[in-house]
Amino acid sequence: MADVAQLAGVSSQTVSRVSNGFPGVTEDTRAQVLAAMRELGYRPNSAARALRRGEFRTLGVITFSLSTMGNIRTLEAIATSAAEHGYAVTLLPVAVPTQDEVNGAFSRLGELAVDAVIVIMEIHLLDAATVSLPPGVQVVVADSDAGDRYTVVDTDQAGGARDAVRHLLDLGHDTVWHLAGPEGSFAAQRRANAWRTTLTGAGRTPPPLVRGDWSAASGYRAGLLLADEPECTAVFAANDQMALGLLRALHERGRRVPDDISVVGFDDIPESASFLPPLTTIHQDFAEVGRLCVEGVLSKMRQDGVEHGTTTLVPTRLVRRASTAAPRPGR
Amino acid sequence: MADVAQLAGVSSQTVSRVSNGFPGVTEDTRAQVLAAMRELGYRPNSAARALRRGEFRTLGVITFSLSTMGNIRTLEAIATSAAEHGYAVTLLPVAVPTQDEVNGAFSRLGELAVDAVIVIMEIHLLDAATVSLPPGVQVVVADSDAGDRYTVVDTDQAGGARDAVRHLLDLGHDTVWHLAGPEGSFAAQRRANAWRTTLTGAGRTPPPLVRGDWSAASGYRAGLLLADEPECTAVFAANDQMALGLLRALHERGRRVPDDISVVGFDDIPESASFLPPLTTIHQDFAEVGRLCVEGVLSKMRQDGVEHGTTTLVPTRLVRRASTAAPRPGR
DNA sequence: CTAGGCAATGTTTACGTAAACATCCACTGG
DNA sequence: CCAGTGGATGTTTACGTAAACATTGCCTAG
Repeated sequence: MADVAQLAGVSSQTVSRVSNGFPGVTEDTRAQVLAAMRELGYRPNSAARALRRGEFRTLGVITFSLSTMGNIRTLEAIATSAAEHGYAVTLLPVAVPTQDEVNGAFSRLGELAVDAVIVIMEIHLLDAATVSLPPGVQVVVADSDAGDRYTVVDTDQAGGARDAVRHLLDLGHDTVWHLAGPEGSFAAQRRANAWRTTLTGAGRTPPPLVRGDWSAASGYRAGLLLADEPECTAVFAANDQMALGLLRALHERGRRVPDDISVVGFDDIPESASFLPPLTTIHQDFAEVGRLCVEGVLSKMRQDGVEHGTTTLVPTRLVRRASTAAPRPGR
Repeated sequence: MADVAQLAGVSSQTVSRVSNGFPGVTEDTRAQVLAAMRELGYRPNSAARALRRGEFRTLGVITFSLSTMGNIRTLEAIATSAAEHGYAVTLLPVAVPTQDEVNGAFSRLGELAVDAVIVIMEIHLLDAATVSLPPGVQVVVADSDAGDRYTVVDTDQAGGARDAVRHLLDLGHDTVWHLAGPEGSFAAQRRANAWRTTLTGAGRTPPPLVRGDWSAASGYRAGLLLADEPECTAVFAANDQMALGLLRALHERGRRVPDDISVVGFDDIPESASFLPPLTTIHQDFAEVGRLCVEGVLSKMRQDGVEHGTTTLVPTRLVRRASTAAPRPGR
């Protein structure tokens, strides 16, 4: 910076003003400084800048692996949205979702150059962890059910599940079976709860719940069971991958979709439009979730307010494809 | 830090030594300092540290959206591997893969707190861009064909494609059709080239090449064409998504897989084991690619050497599933 | 014509850390 | 008993930036 100042014949402070786009610099001076910057290939040193300003213009994102498409899309939206606000995004992968690992990530975070944190993770892993965060670092949680301890942004899981079940009931099915996600997952839990209450709310009896682990393989195993249930004409799978495995099992067992059984998924992954048959599913707006995470955390930073427990739900949308139809009147 | 020093009754330099695990501090003193740190909730300021040390312990990753599973898995491996080396990872999303956008990302990078850069991107977008990088910032490129200008780590695309084609020939197919990725992609290009040379090398005539855009929808369209080719008994799709669309089209047209037509994919995405039928495909080791990217860039930083053009290929593995079989003798 | 005001620019300083150098002290060997 | 040695700790300084304050000089109103 001193070199630039000397070359341009001004003080370093003027260089700083130009570099930060501050007013109070003549057009001529500004041009001269810019020319000197270019000539010397000057780049502001972000470490010094951060030290002086007391902020890094960086958000940390903690996520338990990038295994699910939803987390990835959310992450991408976070990165894009952060960039629009002039913030960079630093990734903190957590290899295994154990309390120890999460604690480790948080303590690494403490030494990291980060102004705020977005956590994409089930909340129960978080509870004991936040204590080790430096004071003043705000946290927003996605993909979780945080109650009043954190600010949360998430897809409206319950609303989506309700729409899925209603869609099948509207088509004329007596009841809807549910292929749920793993017990430990709040998303799975909320989808299952909404499935149950929607059914009972409509005066139907919920069939026994079938459980998978989000993977297509588990959906396949579940499908082999469901294929043998003669009463089953409609299934709501808690995600598209399990729906994929389900479709394969039903096909192998000679149960036609949607003629014999209708299937609805959740997520609307890009591939689901090409399943056999194309999958009716609940579309999640991950981009919006990511955007709201960033805006939420930035606004928390600005206000410095400590309002806890705001929860923002992002609505879903039912995408109708060929995997659902009215039950055959014959049966 | 000064507070900690005072509380522990030592100088700030001793605190620094403890904080960095340097030798030359008595066990007693160290314990006292650590106690003071805990009591005051001291965290080293990473901005000041970076300023003083001249390094950020951070790697930048530039990638054109996280749209493909491969990029995502590579990114994840990079983040994990970087963490093991004590480095953080900062994400630089590029919204649209235009020269302007890439240039923008690189110039933002210039002001970013980053010691080195890993680029997950087709190389041709890179050519004009690197000039704006600060000197001394090393670059490693993944998912690309960079010749001698950059250090490259990538999957052995050609080897994988060769294995796919040979597998089909070994099963007894006369020739193999190819559903290629978009023209702009080097990965697609290399897979297509290897397909062609493997066929001609085995004395077969390559059928006309069919082109998709990586998406399942494009695979579906291509499948509708291929279903009408009576000569076609084996298809090598350049990725699993297109193979998925292909399977749907063939199924709709009544061509059975693998009885009438064998299909091989590329990538081995998690879902491919649950396709109808489960897909034979080429498994890519993205984790290894990511790991090698990190190691490569770190070793380049250490040596400060300017050896250009090292290319490391990560081998693939053929995963045999139900979508391939010998051609029916009848026909 | 001059005081006052304001815009443009310069000077000083502090941010938190760690390298380089300085100091202190206990112990060893002659 | 003393010089020498080396380990433990303290002191000084610089990293690059930007806020706060200081200075300059020009313009305008009275």
